[in-house]
Amino acid sequence: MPTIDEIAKLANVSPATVSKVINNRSYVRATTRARVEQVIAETGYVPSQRARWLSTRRSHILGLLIPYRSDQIFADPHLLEIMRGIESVADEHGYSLLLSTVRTGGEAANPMARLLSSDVTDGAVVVETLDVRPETAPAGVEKPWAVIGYANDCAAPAIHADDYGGACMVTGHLLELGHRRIGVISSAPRPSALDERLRGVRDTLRANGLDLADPLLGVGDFSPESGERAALQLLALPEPPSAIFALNDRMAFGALRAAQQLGLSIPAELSVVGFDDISLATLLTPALTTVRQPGYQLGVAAAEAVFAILDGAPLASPVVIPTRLVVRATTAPPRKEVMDESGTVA
Amino acid sequence: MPTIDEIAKLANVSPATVSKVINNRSYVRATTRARVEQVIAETGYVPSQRARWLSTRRSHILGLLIPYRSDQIFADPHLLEIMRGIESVADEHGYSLLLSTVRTGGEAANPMARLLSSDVTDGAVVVETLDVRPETAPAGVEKPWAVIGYANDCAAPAIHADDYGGACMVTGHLLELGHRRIGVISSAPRPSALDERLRGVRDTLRANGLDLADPLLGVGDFSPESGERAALQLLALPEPPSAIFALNDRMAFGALRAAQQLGLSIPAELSVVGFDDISLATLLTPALTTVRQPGYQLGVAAAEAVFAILDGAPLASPVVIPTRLVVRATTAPPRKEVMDESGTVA
DNA sequence: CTGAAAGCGCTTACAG
DNA sequence: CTGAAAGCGCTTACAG
Repeated sequence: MPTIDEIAKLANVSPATVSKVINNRSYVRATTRARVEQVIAETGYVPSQRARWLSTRRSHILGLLIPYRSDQIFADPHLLEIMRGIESVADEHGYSLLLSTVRTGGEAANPMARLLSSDVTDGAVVVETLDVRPETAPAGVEKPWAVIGYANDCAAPAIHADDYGGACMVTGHLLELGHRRIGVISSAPRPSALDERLRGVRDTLRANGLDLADPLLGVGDFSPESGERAALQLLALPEPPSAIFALNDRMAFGALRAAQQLGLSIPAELSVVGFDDISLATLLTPALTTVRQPGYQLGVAAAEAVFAILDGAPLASPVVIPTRLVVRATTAPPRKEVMDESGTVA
Repeated sequence: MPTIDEIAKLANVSPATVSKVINNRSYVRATTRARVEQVIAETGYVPSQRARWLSTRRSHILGLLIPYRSDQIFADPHLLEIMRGIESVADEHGYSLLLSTVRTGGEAANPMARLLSSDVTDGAVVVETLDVRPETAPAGVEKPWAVIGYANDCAAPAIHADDYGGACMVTGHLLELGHRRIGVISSAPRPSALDERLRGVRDTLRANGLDLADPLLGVGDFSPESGERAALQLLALPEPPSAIFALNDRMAFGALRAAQQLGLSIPAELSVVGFDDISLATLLTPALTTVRQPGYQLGVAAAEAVFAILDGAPLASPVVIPTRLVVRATTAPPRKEVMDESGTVA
């Protein structure tokens, strides 16, 4: 690959002029431009990005910190939706995406700090999790960045879905159907989003004079298998729940399997609700009632926040993306006996 | 962020010495090293990757050309498996992944050429599709790259699954069960992988004295919806097939839905087979019989091929990753009447 | 063990 | 409209 100097020599101009031609900067005489362009075409010259970055300070690369190990990333459709949103905005701006995952070896210590202090990317989006706390970002970050998730004491804008509201809607929906014993499958420890969802459940129950009894709070790890285990435990309770709200869709699928194993028909004998509305939710039979959490929009909003700062016009933070209850085929009123019983309880 | 010169000044040494400390190169007196390291720690200095790349010529970035629009990428679990494999090997080597997608605006002309001639990445993996033909790669590519898919007249190593063998196994399995009218859902136009699968079907049928009649060759576009439509057409035939082989899992899901719509019980009244074995395949009820195409291993092999060239020890090409028939719950012998009928036919 | 100098391949004011 | 010169922030032989 020739360099700009060689092109200059071949075209009988200075490197500065070649640079002007390449970048359409300032005036260049038409004939000169033509000559340079010809040489470029003939040689197949492509300017070195690396050299360019050093002088312009723009790499046109957006960093994305995915604080999961790769086998988790690609298994989580919701995360993929987020990536899709980010990718789409980055693409519009002519940016490429650089994936940073948590390194297995070496200084896994603080991948966020590494991403934010490296000069490879012009900006970054960080997905908040238990392991990656936006609050721990180094002080003098020089590039724009945004957080997908909850970031309280943090200079970067935060974008998250209305987890609290979504959970309130689910709980309200189940109460309205007549459910009084509602099981919940959460995780431990809980990332902020699940905290919010659980808070939504508790507040809504309380507002209706009910409470989330400890045994009704199951624990999983986001995977379908863990949801299945947790659901089996809940359903083995002396007084099993008539409805299970799994705090993500994949665990809800597990709950569905558990019910199938026990021969419980859905939704007649057990209602199940998820959270996320991943595309799989509609493919299953029966189709899952869940909360639509628009991952795509989260990604879009986060990327836009970064570009807004880059353009000197920061947006207001936090951005809360609304969620929406999608009632499909896994929720129904509880069986008669349960209704009667709960009638007395309530 | 300070530069290497400032660090040098503060530590009372030359920039060259700071560089040696940073890179553990050649000998530096212990006390000098300590002094420099202290200054680095105090200032929080992080060397500029951009500058480094320009002198070392290694960016530690691996390019990945995904020739789909972003909404397709993230909807295809098989592609995600591939990415996961690539990511994992890249990670081992301390490399990050740069995603190149087909740009919507601008010079969508030849994203492959752009990726291969840019100096941003040290190497690249290209996913072959109808739109991205490895054969059209520019002549003097200076960086190592590998193709996932079929690449005939091409310098780069190619890695693909044994599509042909997988399809042969499926067809053999269905024939063994007693099926004689087998419908196939393909796409048009067909990428190389589907060509191979279809060839496998045809060869196996022929070896058994049968043929794939034109009306039995349905056409979809990889999506579940298209699979559903194609299956409905096949099943509306005067002599409908007793088994449908969808050339990817997502279309197989569509076929399953079509059967459900028509009230056909699976597998008693219709056998369905897919290809890919995406994780969803086991979650559905009944679980899908399909061909395991190890996307993860494809990604691993492709990334390893790139690093092998980078290390000066190219691997043999093409690499064919074996496929495996996974018989689950969507295949069974055809209904009696059909068997009898076919008995006469065969 | 340490440093001065040249170089990586561009861009950017500044003259002309 | 065009070019000489300096600079982006490192690394790499080469002296010492």
